[in-house]
Amino acid sequence: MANGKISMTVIRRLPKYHRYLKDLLEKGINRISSKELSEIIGFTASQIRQDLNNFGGFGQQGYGYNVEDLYSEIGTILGLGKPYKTVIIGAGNLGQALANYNFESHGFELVGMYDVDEALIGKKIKGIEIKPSDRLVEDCVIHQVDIAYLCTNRESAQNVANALVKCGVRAIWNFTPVDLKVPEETTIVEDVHLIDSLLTISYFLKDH
Amino acid sequence: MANGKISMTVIRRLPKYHRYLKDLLEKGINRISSKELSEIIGFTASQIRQDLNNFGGFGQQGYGYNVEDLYSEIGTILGLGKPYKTVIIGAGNLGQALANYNFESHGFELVGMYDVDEALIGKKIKGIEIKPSDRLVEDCVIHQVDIAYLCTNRESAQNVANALVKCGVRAIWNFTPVDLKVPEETTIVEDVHLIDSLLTISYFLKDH
DNA sequence: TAGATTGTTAATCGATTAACAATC
DNA sequence: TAGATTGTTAATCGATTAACAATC
Repeated sequence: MANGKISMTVIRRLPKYHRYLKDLLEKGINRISSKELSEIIGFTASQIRQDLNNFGGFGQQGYGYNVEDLYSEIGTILGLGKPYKTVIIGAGNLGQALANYNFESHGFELVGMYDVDEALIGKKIKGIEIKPSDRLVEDCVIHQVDIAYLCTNRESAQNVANALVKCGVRAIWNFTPVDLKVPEETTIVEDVHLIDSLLTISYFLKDH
Repeated sequence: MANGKISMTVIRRLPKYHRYLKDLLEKGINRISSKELSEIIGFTASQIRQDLNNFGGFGQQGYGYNVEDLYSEIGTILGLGKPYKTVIIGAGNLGQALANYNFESHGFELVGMYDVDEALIGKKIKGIEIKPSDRLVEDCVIHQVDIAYLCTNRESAQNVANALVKCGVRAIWNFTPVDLKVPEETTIVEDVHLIDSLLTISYFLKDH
């Protein structure tokens, strides 16, 4: 698996390969050519072969790819199987929704939920008790948290991010509408800017 | 505003321009050059000028751009100000979270929420009563719904999408992990594939 | 007017597609 | 073996960056 500098466009396609290969596996299909995969996933066969060859020669001439092997390889490339510890900051509807997603099945273990709202503190979601936000830093250090799901309001976002950086959390999944400033050597930010996504819809709808 | 075939990469940057210009406006800054904007938004000055010139000459040589005008122009390009009618399908935590977002302020009016869960039906969120899913099609036709926020489970996603297409809903904001098949002439799909986003984080974390 | 900064063309860079020799 | 399909190189396409004349 020759790493190096894989381009972001390739990396963002990997989860889609992973999803489709899982579907194929569940359907009992154990062999697929880049051409066949192309027809169901919507990338060109050429692109599929190029993408996969960034990581190694997973196929076999004249045969194609073994679905189970490829699924497993891409899982490894994506770092699945590794256990990650996660926390949710901001335990409103969105935070609770994320807690209820089945991310554990992919190796993302939820170890804490935090909020400033007294009305939420003490409530249990999936066995995790919502704690006051001033417990966040301490807990992140103790549990060695890897990923924080940031679901606070706009105003708190950057301050919480600063605290997360300080206590060694390596990634922030950012659901706030703020572009966080963090040191890129230590911390990854993955944005889910819902409003940007919705405005893109608006753009395409506007002239009928 | 010379439309035509603006590339997707440009379109996806527009909401970010819109956000930053709003910030500038609120800070009372009423003039900005592409170079200054470049420093705060993180695109190159050249790219900013190229992007904006897809839609018209909004600047002035020797001066730069008027923040208020540019903000307003980009809002128009994004189709803001126009009223859109929206529904939420799947009124669990995520659906409720979306209902509580302040999308109305951007012109997205919520007119209905639907679920199959008897325990949720009748509950009111922001004045909207959750109704049984079999009322969806009828309501979409009556209200002429523009956008559906799809928050069902994986299994129902494609069936609901088919129904939405049939009753004239023009866009689906897709929060399910399914790649929906819809006729591209009539219906836009905007995906928010949370698991893909999380796996991207995992990719970058995997080798420390 | 002189200085600043756009709008726009040209150059570069990167990503996708096409082609085909290698080989299972 | 003959047929199929990969891995990989070359060609194309599109997006970003650089440069600069136009002009406020």
